[in-house]
Amino acid sequence: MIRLSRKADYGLVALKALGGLPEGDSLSARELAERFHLPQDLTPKVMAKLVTAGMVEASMGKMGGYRLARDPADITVAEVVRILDGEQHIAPCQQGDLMGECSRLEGCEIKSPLDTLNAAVMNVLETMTLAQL
Amino acid sequence: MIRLSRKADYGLVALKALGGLPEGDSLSARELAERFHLPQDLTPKVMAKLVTAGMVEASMGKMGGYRLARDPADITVAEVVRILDGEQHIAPCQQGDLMGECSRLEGCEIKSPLDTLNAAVMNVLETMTLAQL
DNA sequence: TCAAGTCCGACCATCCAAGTCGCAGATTAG
DNA sequence: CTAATCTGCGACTTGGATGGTCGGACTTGA
Repeated sequence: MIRLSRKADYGLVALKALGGLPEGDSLSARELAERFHLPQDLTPKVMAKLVTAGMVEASMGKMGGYRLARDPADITVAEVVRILDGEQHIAPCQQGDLMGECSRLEGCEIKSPLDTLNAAVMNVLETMTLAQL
Repeated sequence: MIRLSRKADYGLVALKALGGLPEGDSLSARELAERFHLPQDLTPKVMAKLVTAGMVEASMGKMGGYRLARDPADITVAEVVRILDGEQHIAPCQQGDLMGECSRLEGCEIKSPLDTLNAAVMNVLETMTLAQL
């Protein structure tokens, strides 16, 4: 099943905060953690992933901090989840290159319904943007 | 965020299998595990939870096994998730009895959007029944 | 220049779910 | 009655996620 971890929560909270900032302003990891009760030492790590993904820009030095690099209306929840929780392998059967063999196993026939469920959940996450939160 | 564990997967697969059974038939934990590649020793535990929840009936002894106790069209995915993954505390702020104080914290104001997201996901799970899988 | 404040990366500790093992209780086949 | 087979229940091990610590690099302001 799709795995939605806590890091996704932190990331969404932080992104939402950055999205509500005036143009040019930025927030440091410490400020984000204090204001929104995120784990002090985990916040920089979450932000770092968002930076390397190109969703957030970071400026170093005193007066440094993070600011959103893209339009909040263009950022989907699914994208954030993918960045922070890793790629969601919806069909674990397809590990390796033996897809043909896999499809004949009895187990996979009953697992396809789970894919339907996953698709439905992912559809919600794909549809919802940061601006809509 | 909502936590969807692997046990929910196993439970749904097993329930789906039981739902497709002729009236009066049953499947043992070993059979379920072998046919659908579920962990051998974990399957009885998952089923036990479903039994105590009244969703599945178990008969002991030789020739024993599990059979569905309710109509598949009346079992929602959300209910299965609640049974196997525990109650989803959508608002972790409400721990303790100081709800009034909590609502004044700055962090909770930004967390309410996450509730919207949770509600959207839960809505999908509430809507989808076992029969629809 | 210097000091303060920030991001960045690697490493270690802790916690919890996943999975395993073993034994007791219950029921049926022979 | 006996043996086989199943569920039921607890304790144990393990692996991944979570959270914390430390040192290094960079930028700003005095």
